[in-house]
Amino acid sequence: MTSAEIRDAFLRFFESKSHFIVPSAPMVIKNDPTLMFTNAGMNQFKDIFLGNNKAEHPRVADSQKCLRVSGKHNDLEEVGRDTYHHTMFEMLGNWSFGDYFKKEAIAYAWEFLTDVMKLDKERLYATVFQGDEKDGTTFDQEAYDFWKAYLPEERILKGNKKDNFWEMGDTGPCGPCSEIHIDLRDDSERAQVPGRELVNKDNPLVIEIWNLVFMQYNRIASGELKPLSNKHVDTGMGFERLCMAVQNKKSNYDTDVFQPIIQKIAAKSGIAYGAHRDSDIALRVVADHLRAVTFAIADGQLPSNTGAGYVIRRILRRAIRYGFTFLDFKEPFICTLVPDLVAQMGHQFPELKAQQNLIEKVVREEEASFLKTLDSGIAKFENYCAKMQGTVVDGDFAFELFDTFGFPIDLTQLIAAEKNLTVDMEGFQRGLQQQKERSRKDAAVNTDDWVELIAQDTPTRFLGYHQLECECRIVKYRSVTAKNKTFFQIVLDQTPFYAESGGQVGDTGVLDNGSETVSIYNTTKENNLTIHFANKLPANLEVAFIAKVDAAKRQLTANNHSATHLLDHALRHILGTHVEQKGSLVTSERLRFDFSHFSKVTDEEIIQVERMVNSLIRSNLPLQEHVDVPIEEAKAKGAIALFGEKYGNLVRVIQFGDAVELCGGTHTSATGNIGLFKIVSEGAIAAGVRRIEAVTGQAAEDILYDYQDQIRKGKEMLNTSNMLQAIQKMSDDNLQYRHKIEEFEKQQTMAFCKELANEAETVNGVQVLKKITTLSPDILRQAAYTLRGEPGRVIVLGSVFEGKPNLVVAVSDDLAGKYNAPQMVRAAGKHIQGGGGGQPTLAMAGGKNAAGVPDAVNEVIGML
RNA sequence: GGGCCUUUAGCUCAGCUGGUAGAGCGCGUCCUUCGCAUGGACGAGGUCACGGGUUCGAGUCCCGUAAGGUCCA
Repeated sequence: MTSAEIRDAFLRFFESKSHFIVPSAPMVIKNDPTLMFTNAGMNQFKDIFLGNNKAEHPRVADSQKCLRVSGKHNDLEEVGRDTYHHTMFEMLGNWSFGDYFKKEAIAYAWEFLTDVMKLDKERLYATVFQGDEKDGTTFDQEAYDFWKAYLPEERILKGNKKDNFWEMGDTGPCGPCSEIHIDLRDDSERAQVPGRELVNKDNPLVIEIWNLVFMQYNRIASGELKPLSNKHVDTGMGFERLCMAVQNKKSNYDTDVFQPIIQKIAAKSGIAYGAHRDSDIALRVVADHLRAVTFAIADGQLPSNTGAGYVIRRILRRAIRYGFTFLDFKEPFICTLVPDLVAQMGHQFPELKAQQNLIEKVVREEEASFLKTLDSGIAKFENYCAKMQGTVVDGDFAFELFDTFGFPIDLTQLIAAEKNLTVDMEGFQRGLQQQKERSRKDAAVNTDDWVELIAQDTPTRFLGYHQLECECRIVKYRSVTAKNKTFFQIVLDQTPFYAESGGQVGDTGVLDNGSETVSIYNTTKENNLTIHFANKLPANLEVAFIAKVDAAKRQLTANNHSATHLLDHALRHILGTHVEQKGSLVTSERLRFDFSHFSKVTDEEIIQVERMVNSLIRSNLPLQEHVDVPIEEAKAKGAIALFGEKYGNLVRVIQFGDAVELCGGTHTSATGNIGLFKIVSEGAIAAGVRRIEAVTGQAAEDILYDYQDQIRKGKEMLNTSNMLQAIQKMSDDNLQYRHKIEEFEKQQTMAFCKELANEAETVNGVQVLKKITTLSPDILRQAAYTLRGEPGRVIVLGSVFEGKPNLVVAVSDDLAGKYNAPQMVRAAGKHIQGGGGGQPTLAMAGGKNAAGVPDAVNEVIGML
């Protein structure tokens, strides 16, 4: 079976068991502070497990794209070194939400693996949870008994909390799990060591392929387990591993999921897969990371230097580094592999095809910039090596190279080894540890458990599309402490407050219970909960409140959101339909719109866009809001949807004339409310991505008045009607004058030198040139510098320039050993109440007492 | 969000503890050549990111801002 057939068979099997097949959710997660990427199939159902949301279907199955790069599940540095870890992978899963439980879950899994996939029953093992005293959990006898129907007892193993108790985080739903392992070793090896001794022992051929999780507890912040009212099944089967088992390979990387890509890379590098250990690792790393990065960018996550974007950048850079070191790619190459991956997986994941251009461009730019970083890092390292002593590279230096210049530590080690040097890794780790502690300390957030006032298992009802205040009650609240500040998060049964989403900022306003008013300073969404932020809690929590949104601010925000839609529409019209939204920020003050486009938007194009948007505004198009539209119907209407955004089956469509978008935000009733639209900046934020910032209404008018004012004042200052010409002339003149002054000063200096040379006197066998003038310090210095070219000379110059005293002492080279200019100038400096210094042969001083200049000059002469 | 680094000629960068702003490439003119490549000479080109401060004097030291880089969360 090919991998595509295997995936298809899985979905068809569960469809036949009354499961509803859902598409993969985006790999990049929004609205969940605890998670950056989808790291398990269950993520998109988290709200159901948490009880924030009800399940639409009691039985569901899917293939979910996942990314595991950090946290407890994976370490990026391990991927590629072995033959079975991945960053991005597909997770096949089936779910029961309060429907079937352990018995059916085990039966389905067994039937699929043995009947449909025809895997050898003799090679399968199951594990069940043995219980944990500390948690007060017991041996999972139920699961054990169900397994006995299919497997002999010697192939049912007991597992501890680490392997057989699944938790998605420090808190939240969890439960015992039962894993299915398969022994893929040769018969001879199996005869020597029984498979049961190798289960969960990191043997690359005795592996877990399916984890059946039985959610029955909720872990709260105190660590205590509470039973869930609804029991759920959550299963996950690594698609790539299943392919390995079915296709009878020794590694995931040998299946048809990876081999086409690996062969392509091998061909490009000229190094065959299997040739060397290091190059094999590199081939696996590149193949794996290519997938992760491509899917992430398709889902809208561009490489950047913070958060999720930084993770993507790190993955990509790791691939570049392995290619650079072990496959000898010194030029961008990963971008050239994108078309191959798209050809292979594009029909399964259409988002890849749609975003191919952007992905290639972004990856190429990232590669080029990192190769540059490597270059400069290597130069820095060479420089260090040239100066260093001994054979150990200082840990602090290695850390600086890594921390400040992004130079990978293992590359430092590698290059050091080539020079027979070692790196002080302890020192490096120390630096890293310190940095981690600093960051952790800063990011420490202490979140208390929710205090529940009303039991409610549906999401907060949002009324804010059509009303700005409503009566409500507090469902639950909790306190959060970060950076020594405590604030409160409040969940209401219903609310007019719009929670930050889709780029639109959260509403602000107040909660009022008649006797007291609490100000709400932000509203966000977390796992489908609408959370209101307040600095204090009302004294009386269990009464009815009036929730009131700041209406003026909301209106301005709505205007800007609608303007954003018009901008998007205009950009697609004027620049082309390749324009895709890559990010957006809508506040009451301005709007920001990021979109894919491959070159600078010219000034002319900006004006065209502004004109089009303003024309749409003047048309005063009324808001047409369509709710509960089936998504396919909305798309057929031409509504713009975002890649990397998860939509339900029924969507909300916002339409102003021909500008149609899927959108959950709040909008203005007619475009005329927006007023003037003005773009204030355009620029690049990443390869192939541009950012436009704009303002509307009064804010836009203010900008025009400001421009007008500047021009008026400029004309007044220049006393001209043609300001540009006047500025040009002024600038030209300025340059000319500067040159004339320079020329003049040069002449003055020469004349001054000549005069001085004629007035030379001899003191103690030394030719002394002294003079008190009103020349600038620069001319004095220039003259002294010129005059000290003749041997046997000491030059002492004083001046009062612009009211300030100056002193210059210079000594010709042959007298340098005898007289020290800075010493003399400092000694003389006391007469002018100043200090000075310089080089041994030429020193300067300045001061405050102009009357002391003659004394100062005499002081120097007295020292000869 | 927290550290660290960078910002100097069109480009790539140097500038040590404050004391005359530099190199290479590129550009212009001239010489060398039948012509080109090359070589040589001369030259143009700088608000040292921005704003404060310390100092007689700041590219250099201190504080802040901005942009970019980088690591950590």
